[in-house]
Amino acid sequence: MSDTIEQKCLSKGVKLTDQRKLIVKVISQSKEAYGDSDHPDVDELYSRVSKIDSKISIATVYRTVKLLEEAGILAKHDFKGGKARYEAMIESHHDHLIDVKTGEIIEFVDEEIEKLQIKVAEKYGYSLVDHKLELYGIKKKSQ
Amino acid sequence: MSDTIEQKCLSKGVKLTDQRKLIVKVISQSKEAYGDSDHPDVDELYSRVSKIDSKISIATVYRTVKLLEEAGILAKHDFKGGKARYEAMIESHHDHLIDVKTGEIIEFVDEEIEKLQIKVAEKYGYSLVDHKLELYGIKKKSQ
DNA sequence: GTGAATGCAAATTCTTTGCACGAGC
DNA sequence: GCTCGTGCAAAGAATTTGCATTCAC
Repeated sequence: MSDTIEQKCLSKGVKLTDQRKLIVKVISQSKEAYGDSDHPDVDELYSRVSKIDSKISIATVYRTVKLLEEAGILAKHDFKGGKARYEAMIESHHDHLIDVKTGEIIEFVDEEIEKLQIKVAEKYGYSLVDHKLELYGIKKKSQ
Repeated sequence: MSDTIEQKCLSKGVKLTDQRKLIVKVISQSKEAYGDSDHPDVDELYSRVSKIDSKISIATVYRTVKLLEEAGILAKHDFKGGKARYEAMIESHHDHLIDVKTGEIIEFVDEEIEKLQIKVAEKYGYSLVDHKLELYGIKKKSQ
């Protein structure tokens, strides 16, 4: 039911070169290999793909993530910290809860918030095409 | 009831030099002069203050907005587009609805969403310390 | 072959910093 | 005189780009 990134590229006419395949592979494995909290930046992606193909250039990584983002295949996040971070777009949209102390990222979905967002946009005469919700929190002592 | 930025600086021990006063003044007038949609980036602030004092340095603008942000006096936003943008912190928190075509920014508050955010954080064992909600929309044809 | 993708390094853009000078107490 | 802020220019970090080469069809 859920297309792989490779399949999405094909269906959107994004040509898959060897380098792109590798980058796509690394991104696809991101959560499995590093957990849901994994939202690598370009440097991190570059270092992961470099381990497999050391000849790949960081310019290619930049170009590829940009391409994939524009094709709607990757989501780009500008969390606090300056560098853009990426993750595969998946059907089920989710938002992020970020631990301000550890940097850990928890993904969540809240249907009610989603609905309210649409309502707010409509209230101002807009159709919602995208949104970004980030919660920053501190872990409570377990009680 | 609502302190001016200058007052906040005094109460937080931020020394106000002539340059800082000028920057603060320009930020304070931002919404009045340019509308609620005004969220200037450093370049824009620099160009506004330069018109009044052409000797001011952009480094000072960068240093000042950083200082004020750390003092909790300014809010820094990383909207899409790469450059950080600023606005005065006001008591009443608000979020942003951004017109993806025109770049216009509408500020809104939705108490229900605010409450749900806290609930979500709590659900995962966190206290919410900050959040960011941006809606991106397209204006509907008036009906 | 031709057009697109890559690698490399240089260029850009945004932001920070080192340092000498200047302002205020 | 000391401390802190400022201006300037240089340094940094993140990202993009020009160009010659390479790759895929």
